[in-house]
Amino acid sequence: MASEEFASVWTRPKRKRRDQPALSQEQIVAEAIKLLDADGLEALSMRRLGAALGAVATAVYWHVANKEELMELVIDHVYGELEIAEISDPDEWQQGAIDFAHSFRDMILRHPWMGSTLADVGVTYFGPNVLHMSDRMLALYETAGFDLVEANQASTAVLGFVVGIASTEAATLSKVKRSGMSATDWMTSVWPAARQAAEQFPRVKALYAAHDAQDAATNSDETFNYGLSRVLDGLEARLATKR
Amino acid sequence: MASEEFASVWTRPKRKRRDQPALSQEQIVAEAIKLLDADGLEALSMRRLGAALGAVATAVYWHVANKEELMELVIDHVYGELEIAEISDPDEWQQGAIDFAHSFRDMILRHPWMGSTLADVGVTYFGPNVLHMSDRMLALYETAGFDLVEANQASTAVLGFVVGIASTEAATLSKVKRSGMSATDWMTSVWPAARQAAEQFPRVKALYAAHDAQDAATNSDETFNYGLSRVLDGLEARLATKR
DNA sequence: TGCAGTAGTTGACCGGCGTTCAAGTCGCAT
DNA sequence: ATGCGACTTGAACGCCGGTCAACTACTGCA
Repeated sequence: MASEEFASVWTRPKRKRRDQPALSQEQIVAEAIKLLDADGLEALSMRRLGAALGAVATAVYWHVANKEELMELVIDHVYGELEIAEISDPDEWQQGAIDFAHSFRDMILRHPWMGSTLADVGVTYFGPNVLHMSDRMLALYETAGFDLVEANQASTAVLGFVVGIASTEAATLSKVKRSGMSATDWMTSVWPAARQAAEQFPRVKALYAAHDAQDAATNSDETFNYGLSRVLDGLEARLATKR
Repeated sequence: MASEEFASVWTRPKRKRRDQPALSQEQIVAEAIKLLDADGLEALSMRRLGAALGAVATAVYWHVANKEELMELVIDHVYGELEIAEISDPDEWQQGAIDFAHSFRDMILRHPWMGSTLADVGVTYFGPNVLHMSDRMLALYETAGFDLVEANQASTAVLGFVVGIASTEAATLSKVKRSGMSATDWMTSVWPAARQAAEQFPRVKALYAAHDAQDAATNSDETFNYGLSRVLDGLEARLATKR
């Protein structure tokens, strides 16, 4: 009775153990992403991850084979944040592609470490979210009017552009974060070195002169949109030849 | 005389020490690239690098502040392999851009570890070779008919595409190399898993069905050229509006 | 009721990493 | 001859990813 109840209070947390173990793969992945977002790629170690989960590093290895597999899970999880419209009207394909491109870029800028990691993904990760996005992308470009094989080439082209640009942006973002400065402070601190290094290269120099430290940070949106427009224009022109 | 000559033979290697010390920055960078090409990114450690140079890890630190600086030097050195034509005829700009894109892609495929590293470069490395290439690229796009600011956007777009695509290709290349198999053997070994994972994604599945393991490896040239053509088409269209 | 089995966790340990630092070695200029 | 400065070394620090044998707390079966 009393002692029984007392005992049950005592044993309850221990009961929990079996029903819901202290660690789970989902929890681990979520915590890893939290660490990565907070402190960047090199800050994620199995020890820190374990500690952040209130456990010890080796406990993580029960749920995840090794760090590489963990990163694969992490990547797939982050892919789950992407949004891509389902369209049926071919005329909407450009807007769909634009939205997806921005969704992807925003995802990378939210998780700058993804920039460095993404280059390692290649065609060899087969997580469900990755494949789901691939499928939806193919659908979008098929609706636009490409046959399957060309839809693959087209979506690869756009995605390549997005990854290339956004990764570069993310690299800068990461450096700023690591410096501990504000974005503009960092920019102003780097600016003199940049201008001095560019001294012997007339066009780079002129380009720097055209901007100042202030708006150099601001242009990145414009540059991304400019490139994206050109790529989509090129694809649209190609579509025109098929109608 | 005889003894003097003898002595000079003996002392010469010691003399050398001052004239040309055992290690030099150039030598270190060259050896680092050799190691990276041979065994990939994670195989480059300061200890191994030292050993490969017939010295001890810490000796390297006299010539190079730390590993990050070493990588910066390495990247700039590799940039030196790039070729970009100097053109004067605006009509030649597309061929110039195509050649440079291929030069860049080939460079990444020669040094697959560059794919992973490049995302970290961003706008914040100011090595002479990097800046030189930027300058030449700007020149190319200016000759094509873009003003400086738009030339920057245009070249960034193309380079973003190239980096994004080639890094992904390089990632696969690295994995193949690490597996120790031949490219086709590796492909055939991964293929079943790929097809099974794609089972629930009709378009990805159909895409896999359209190719077989064999030519999946071969398409990458085509895919690169397809995307590049679209990007350049988009830029050409943009140029047309300015004439 | 008790006992075997097992999912989950731990701590000790391995070899290797980047980096620091005091201690050397060696040739040159004074 | 000596000391200085350009290099190189070896020992050490704290961290890393990963393995493994033990332990814990629970379940299912006899």
